[in-house]
Amino acid sequence: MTTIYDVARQAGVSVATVSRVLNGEAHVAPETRQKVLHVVQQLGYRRNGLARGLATRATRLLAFLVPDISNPYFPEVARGVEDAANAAGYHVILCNTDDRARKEQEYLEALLDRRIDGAVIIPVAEGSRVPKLLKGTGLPAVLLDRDIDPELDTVMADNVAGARQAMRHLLGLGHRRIAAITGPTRSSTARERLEGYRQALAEHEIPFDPDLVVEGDFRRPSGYQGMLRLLDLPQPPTAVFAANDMMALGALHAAEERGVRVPEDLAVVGFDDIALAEATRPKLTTVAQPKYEMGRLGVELLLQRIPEGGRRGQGRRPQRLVLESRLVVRQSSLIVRSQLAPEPVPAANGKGV
Amino acid sequence: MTTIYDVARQAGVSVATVSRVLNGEAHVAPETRQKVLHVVQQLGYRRNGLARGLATRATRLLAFLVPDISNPYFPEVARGVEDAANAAGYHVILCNTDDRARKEQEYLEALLDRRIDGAVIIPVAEGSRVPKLLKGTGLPAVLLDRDIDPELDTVMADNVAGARQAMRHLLGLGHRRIAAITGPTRSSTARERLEGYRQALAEHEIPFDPDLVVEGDFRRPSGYQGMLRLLDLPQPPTAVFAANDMMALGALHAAEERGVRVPEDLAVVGFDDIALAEATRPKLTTVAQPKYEMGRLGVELLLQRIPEGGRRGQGRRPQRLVLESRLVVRQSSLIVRSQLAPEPVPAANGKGV
DNA sequence: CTGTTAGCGCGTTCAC
DNA sequence: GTGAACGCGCTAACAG
Repeated sequence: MTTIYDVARQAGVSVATVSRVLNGEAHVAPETRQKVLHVVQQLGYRRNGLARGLATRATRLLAFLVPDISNPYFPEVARGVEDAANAAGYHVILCNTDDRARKEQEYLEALLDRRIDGAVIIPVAEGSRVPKLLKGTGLPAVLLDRDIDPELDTVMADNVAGARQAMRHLLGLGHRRIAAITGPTRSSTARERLEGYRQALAEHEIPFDPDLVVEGDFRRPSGYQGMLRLLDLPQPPTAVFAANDMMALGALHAAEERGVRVPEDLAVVGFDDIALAEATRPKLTTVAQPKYEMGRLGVELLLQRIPEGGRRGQGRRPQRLVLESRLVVRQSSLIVRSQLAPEPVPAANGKGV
Repeated sequence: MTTIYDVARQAGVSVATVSRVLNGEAHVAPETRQKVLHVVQQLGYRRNGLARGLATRATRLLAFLVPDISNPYFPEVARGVEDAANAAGYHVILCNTDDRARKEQEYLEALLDRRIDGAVIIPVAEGSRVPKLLKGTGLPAVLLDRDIDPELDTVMADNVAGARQAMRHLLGLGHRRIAAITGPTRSSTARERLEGYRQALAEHEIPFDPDLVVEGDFRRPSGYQGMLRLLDLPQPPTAVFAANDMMALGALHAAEERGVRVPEDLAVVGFDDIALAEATRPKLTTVAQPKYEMGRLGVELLLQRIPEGGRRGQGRRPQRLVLESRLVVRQSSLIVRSQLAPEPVPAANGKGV
């Protein structure tokens, strides 16, 4: 492999000059510049990023830690991350943690060795050691989607408001017995969505009924099982709010199996708006999250913490971005003729409590 | 940041010894090892991957170039790539090319600067410069999914056999007027799937009818438009084979809109078996591709080309892996009672021509 | 079994 | 405007 020395010799200048030309610095005679560029071209020279990084103490490498890229919710976030990074001249390393704290930690340590410039992390749902591991290290990092540490920059969706919107929609349709299939209680996301559910009920002065709430694990089978349980109730719900789309799909499946018509006998609303939500029949009403934006903003925030030229915003206080989610009404909660429909399109915007 | 020198001094040994301990080499006195490890621990020392890479000429970094990670077909491939890489102690950089040769080239050049150890590439559909760019560079690379250069290692699905299976299934159901919605003709994938379509027709001595073939672009709207055209034919087809699931979804949509019942009036078969295929109603019959395996095997092949210890398989001839795809029969092509059904489950295995 | 030392390839003062 | 020389942190002979 040809080095900067080869170029310097061939061009009859010093390595310092070649370096200057390559980095587009001023104060280089135009002819010298041309000559160097010519030699670079003809030798097919490519500078060594490792050596560069070693000298500059910057790798222009970011990492994206995600539970599982093949989970339909994450690819769009990843795309947002990669686009923003690419636009700023960074590459991103993809890491699947499988929601296991152990794997998350191993990745983080290996990435530290690699001297990445920063990390965008969707922490594992339970027992993430990210905050502790980051402490001491100067590694800039931004958390996405899950609220686990007030000390760290975090970008998330407004889960409470989103759930409230979904519920207001169902309540507006005349439903009164509305069930919830929640995520695991240790998950901040799950808790927030359940909180939105409760708030909306409270607004309408409907008592919270524990029998109408079943806990799932964000995966499809748990939605299916949960829905079966709800349908077995002496007085089954007329609507169900699932804490994510996968569970809503499971609920749809359970209803289909039991001959319960959706939306006529049962309205179903999900959360996330993954691509699947539009492919089901009936199409799924759901709360759309700004997934791409979440990834993009995560990187924006991260870049602000990376020194580069003039360490601005270094010791800045931790930022917390809460992105608005919006309800997408589809067939699974369509207004049924036999019901009064005072609020076809949800007017409330869900701003403020 | 503490360096290997700090550790050496603190432990009262030389840097060489520390290096040996860190790299798990033999020939180090147990006590010395313990002492070094202890100091490493107490100083919180992490070795610098950049310096390491510079000295060893290896980064343990791979790249995965993919058209668009948010396209439902690719995340599973990515997962296969990342898992295999991780298991071997490599990290992988994610690059979205958007199917643009320009972006693909820019990434590849930047990655070359970074001295990655290898690349797994799904080349852009049209005019990829990957083969030319790789030439001269010693960069080990494996192509996935698209057959664009016989000189390079390639892993792909058996598109011809897959399409043939799908067609045999439809033919076995008694269909004779079977349409095809193909991908762009410049795409090797599209051409191969069309070839399978023709072969199956030939097997049954059914003449190829150009009117029954419309060209799409692998995206949903083109499947929708294509299906509308086919339904407008004086004598519409009774079945349609779409070259991928997204277009099959479009076809389903068109049928629904026209009041054509699936599968009663029209059988629909797709290709890929993305997650969406199971969420539609009716569920989509499709040819499943071993996506995860494709990614995993791509890395396996790649690692064989990376020197490491003892440059085995260096000058080896280019490998070509063709993975079997299998038909997944779902509702969109269910056997209709009113038809004779001589072959409920496709017995033919599609092996050999 | 352990230490010395010369690279690895580039950025960056500091003189000229 | 340009060059000489040192430092970045680590590995890999080569001695001992």
